[in-house]
Formats: sequence, C-alpha cells, structure tokens
Amino acid sequence: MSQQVRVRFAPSPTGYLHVGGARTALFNWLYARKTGGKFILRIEDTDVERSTQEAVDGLLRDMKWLGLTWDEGPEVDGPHGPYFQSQRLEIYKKYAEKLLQNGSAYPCFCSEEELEAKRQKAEEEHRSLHYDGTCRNLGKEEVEKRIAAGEPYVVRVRVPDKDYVLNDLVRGRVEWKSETLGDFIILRSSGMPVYNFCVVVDDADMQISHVVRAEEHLTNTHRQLIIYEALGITPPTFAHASLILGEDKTKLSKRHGATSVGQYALDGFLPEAMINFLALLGWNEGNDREIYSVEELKECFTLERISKSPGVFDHAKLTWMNGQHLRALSVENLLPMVEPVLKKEMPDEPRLQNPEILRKLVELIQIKMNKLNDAVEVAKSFLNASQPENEEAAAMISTDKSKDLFAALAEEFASCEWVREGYNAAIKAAGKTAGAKGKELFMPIRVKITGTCHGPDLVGILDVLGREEVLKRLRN
RNA sequence: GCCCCUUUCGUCUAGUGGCCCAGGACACAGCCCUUUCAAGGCUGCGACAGGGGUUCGAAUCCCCUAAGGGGCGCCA
Repeated sequence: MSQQVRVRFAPSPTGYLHVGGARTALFNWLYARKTGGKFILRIEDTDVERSTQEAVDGLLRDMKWLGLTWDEGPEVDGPHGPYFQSQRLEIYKKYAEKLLQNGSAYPCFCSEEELEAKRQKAEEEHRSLHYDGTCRNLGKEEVEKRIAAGEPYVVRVRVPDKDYVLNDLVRGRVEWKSETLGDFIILRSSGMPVYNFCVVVDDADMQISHVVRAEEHLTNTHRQLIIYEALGITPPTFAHASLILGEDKTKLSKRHGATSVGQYALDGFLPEAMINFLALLGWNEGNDREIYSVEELKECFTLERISKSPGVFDHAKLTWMNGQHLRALSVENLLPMVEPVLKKEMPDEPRLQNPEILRKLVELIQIKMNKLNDAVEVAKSFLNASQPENEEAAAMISTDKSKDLFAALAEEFASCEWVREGYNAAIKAAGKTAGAKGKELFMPIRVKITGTCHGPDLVGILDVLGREEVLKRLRN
C-alpha cells in the first residue's frame, strides 16, 4: 500500500510525436494524475544512428502542447536521472556486469555473418529462428583468452528453461512456453546495450510501478520478465493497450495522412479535444459519455478499462469533437486562439486591428468552426467584398425587385441607428418599399454584401462590417 | 514457419448468462427550427466473424476455423 505510482513515457526520438505515442503518454499521465503519482519522461536514444536533437525538441514541444507535463525528465530532471538513455551507459554496463557475474548472461563470439547464415538455414529447414547456443557453455579460460585476444563479442542472456506468466492489467493472463525464446543479446559488440535490456534497467532504476505501453511490446515482456528475474528484481505491473490503426486497418502511419501531434496543432485542433479523442480511442468509462474535459478525465481514468482490441483513427470524429470543445469555449478564451490565426492569414485586414470588431467577429463565426483554422475561410467569406460566387447568386441580385430593394435599403441604412434593432428595422422597411419579404428579402441582401448564398448570421455580418462598408457594397 | 494478442453497426464503443429480435456517439439520409449555411432537436439506416458445444436460456462460458495485428534483430 505504501508504493507510490510511478509511470513513464519512453519515446525514441527518431521522428515526431505521433498520435499513437501521444495516447500512450496520455494513459500514463492520466494514471499518474489520478493516483497522485509521478509521470516520468525518458528519452530512449540508444539508437545513435536514428536519434536526432530535432526529434527531441519536437517531442517536448508536442507534449507541452498537449499539456502532458512530466514530473521527472528532460528540462526538469529528478532524483533518478539522467533521463536520456544515451547518458546512462554506465548504469547498463553495471547491471550487465552483474548478470555476467551471476551466470545469467554470457559472452558470445559468433559473428553477425555466422548468425545470419544460421538464421537463413533454419528458415529453409523450417526450424525455429532462435540463437542455437554455440557460445552458451564455453569454458571460462577460453572466454578469457578470446576476450584478451581482442575478439569482439556480445553479451547474451541465458534463457532459463521455464515458462513465464504475465498478469497484464488489460490482457489478463498471458503465458509463454520456455522453448519459444532463444538466448538473446543485451549488449552489442560495441558495448551499447539493447532496448529490452535498457528498458528493464531503467524501469527498475527509476522505480517504475506500472508500465503502460502499446501492444507491440507485449511479446517483449517475455524477455523483460527474464531479465527482471536474472537481476533479482520484482517486475512492475504491466498494462498493454492495443494499437491505433489507419482507415485501412493497418497500423497508423504517415501514408494515412496527418499522424503527428504537431500537425494537428498546426491544423487548428485544440489540445483539450485531442486529449478527449485520444482518451476515448481505446478507453471508456463504461457509459455513453463522449465529451470530457482534461480535469474530468483525470478523475475517472482507470487502467482496467483500456480496451484490448485495436481501434481505427477516425478523423471525422476528431473534427466533430474539436467543434464541440471549440463551441464550449467562452469568447474570452476563444479570441486569443483565433486572433493569431486570422492575423497571420489576413495581415492587411484593418478590421482585425480593432478589438471591438474582432470580438464581434469571433462571436459571429464561433458556431461555424470545427477547427481554429476554419476561422480564416469563414471570415474571408464576408470580410472581403466579392462578386456573386455562382449563377444562382448572380440571379439573386439582378432582378428589378432586388435593385429597388438595394436602393431603398441604402437609404434606410444611411440614416438608421447603427445597432441591431436599427438594421433590422431598416431591412424591414426597405423590404416593404420593394415588396420583398422572407427569403426574397434576405437572400439578395446577403448576396449583394458577401457574394455568397450562405454564411453567418446576416445581422452579425452587418455589425462587423460597419455602416460605411455596407453602404459601399450596397451602392456598388 | 513458430509464438502472442484481437474480433459487436462503415468507424469509436456499451454490454461480464436472462433487463439485448443488442444501447450511445461519429459519418450518412430525412424532417423540424431558421433569411442562408452551420449549430441544435427529432427520426431513420446499420453489427454480435463463421462453425460446433455447455445451458431452460449465450454477444457474454468452452473448443475449432477464419481474418487482422504484433513479435521471433548487434531497431525502439
């Protein structure tokens, strides 16, 4: 009962944070926040070839954007650092040495070429592809002699002849038979440790209590269990969530379109919506609820309710959900998010510089948006005066009646009080003069002013455009 | 080839032996609201992978098959 929850997200910086990784991070983070535990961020950069600083930077940036703050890790450090695997080499060596000492690991001098040849032969003969154990029982003197002679070697774990059982929080009982695994490498000939070994050493060293990760690691757990045992350390609790799939039901990847969290940020999605969507992809509370705030998620998240079956990433549903969160925002909160988007796309638009107009604009278009970026198109649709977009629209403003209407309306607008009640009355009066009402009254006005048959509330548009601009467009 | 995991509407899912001829959400269609488009409301469409058992009764338990995924690396 005394054990504190310590969970971690351990990405390798070989690319951007993708939605699958983000969900894994989220589950860990949620669990830590729910239980009052610690969330640790560890960078698994032992693959020097593929790891880059840009990827690390991007990872941290996207994690922050999502609001997935870490208690220990890069930038904040902590009592169990360093949090970059590339800086922990001494620790791995120490643990490997321990395994070599107690006999649960041994040096292996087989070359990569030899192993490849053996693997191929095994494949042809339909035998298991495992290491055949050539160096498993070399004499102590021979080992020392070959090492002294400078012969390169790797370190392998001596896999015990026994079955292993994992009691996974989401999968239940998973069992591996002894013969399904050959002695595997934990230290490369370069001295660099291998993933499965680093994970165990780090998780043990950082006192991780729960390992929450994706299903692709499920079978790795077999090896990791063996290493824990060899080290004499009690393994943490495991929870393996399933994978996120693309629309074609294969593992989500770049060719499925946007998969990086950074891209979603750029596309105008809200972090809160992203969190909501990701949380519900492979987890639910057991009821019909769809919309959650981050705070609410922190309250009710449980590892046990993570689902076993893989899920397809549904972009349409994410967009809908983003719209839900967007519309739930107060204008005060929405405005600072929309403002930069608008100003970036319309740097020369003077009305955006006026705080009062800007506020009215945001209020007007909020209901039309599903993403922050939608603001641009909606705003442009009426901010810029334009010709009728199609024949239907052109026909709407070319009738005699509509021309009478515009003339009458211009007159009314010129003198009416420029507030909502004022234009409403003016429109009504002009309609009476021209003999138009209902759709016949409003549609021509809309088209005359904006060029299109649809868009936000007409009165709201007048409000944003202002008397002068409206008159100019009416008289044009 | 071997090992492991998974399988309810197109998609995300509820469902842990009777409340289920299966509920919700997205998408789609229709209607309502409305000066338009949205938003919102209502309605509709639509699934227990297949086959065997167990049981009075099975989406739910067992077995087999199929399909999908993951792993079997000196990648992570």
